[in-house]
Amino acid sequence: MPELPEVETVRRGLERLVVGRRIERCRVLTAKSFSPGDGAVVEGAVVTGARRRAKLLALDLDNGLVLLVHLKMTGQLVVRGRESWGAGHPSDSLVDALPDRSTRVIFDLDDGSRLFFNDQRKFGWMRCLPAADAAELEFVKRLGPEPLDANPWPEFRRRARRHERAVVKAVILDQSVVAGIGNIYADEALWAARVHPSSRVADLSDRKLRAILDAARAVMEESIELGGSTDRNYVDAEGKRGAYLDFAKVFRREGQACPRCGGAIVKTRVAGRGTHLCPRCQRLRRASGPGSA
DNA sequence: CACTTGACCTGTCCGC
DNA sequence: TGCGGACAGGTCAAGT
Repeated sequence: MPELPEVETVRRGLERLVVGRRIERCRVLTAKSFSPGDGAVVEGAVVTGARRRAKLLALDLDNGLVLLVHLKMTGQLVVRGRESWGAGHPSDSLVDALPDRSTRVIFDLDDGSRLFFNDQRKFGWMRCLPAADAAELEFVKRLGPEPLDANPWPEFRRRARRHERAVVKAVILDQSVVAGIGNIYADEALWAARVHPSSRVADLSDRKLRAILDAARAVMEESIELGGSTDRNYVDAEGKRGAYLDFAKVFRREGQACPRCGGAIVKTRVAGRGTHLCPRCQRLRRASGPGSA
């Protein structure tokens, strides 16, 4: 669901629709979705920037605070203009009238629009804290390199090589190894690099590791151009779905033909996650012991 | 310490 | 039709 391309798409929408706006009112409907418990800390503040690090969004405020947002699995940030919250929602929006039963926080902005934080499963969170403290959060400090930055390879290699015995899919999903990859793009990148998700890092050459990183960059760049992936819940800041899954090669395509070799795509379980691959072009090779299918 | 599994939640889908 | 259970996936906590 929201992985790097989806979060980046939301960020761009917020930059356009929310940056420059003053927050007049902030209502917290679900206490665990927002800390501190009272939305008053952001009232009166102007949003000065919308940034992203990994899957984490940051809205900079002019009162010295920053509002961090993690959408986790089902979080949405949707902006509605004065004319379209309530019943008359835009026809191209996947989201009906707001607020709805999964709305957790509502921000009233000074142009009459509203920003809704929706989150069906309540895994996501908003956290308001001094800007200087945000960079010191343990989760933030441990994050690996941004895959779309200029040269993430040396740092990615160094960090991935700390986990020689782990399966490669678990390693590229580890945000402290490389930031922003989730289940969809992990499967797509491993397919593009022709690497079996259950391969041990120790059995992969640097060349293969680099192919995985390059593939992850390529699929995520393509996805951003298409507005991200919508499986069920993800929408951008205007409530619209993303088109990337229409172009995905393996994700949610079990039983279909591999576009590269024609073999059947299978769904299995790797590192505790649903995993899609083509067993014919992503063969599992072990440096020691007999190979197996 | 490296690595894997379970918990957090809610809605949906599948089989009986 | 109703109901139990598996499943979805990001991250942290607890387990091996």
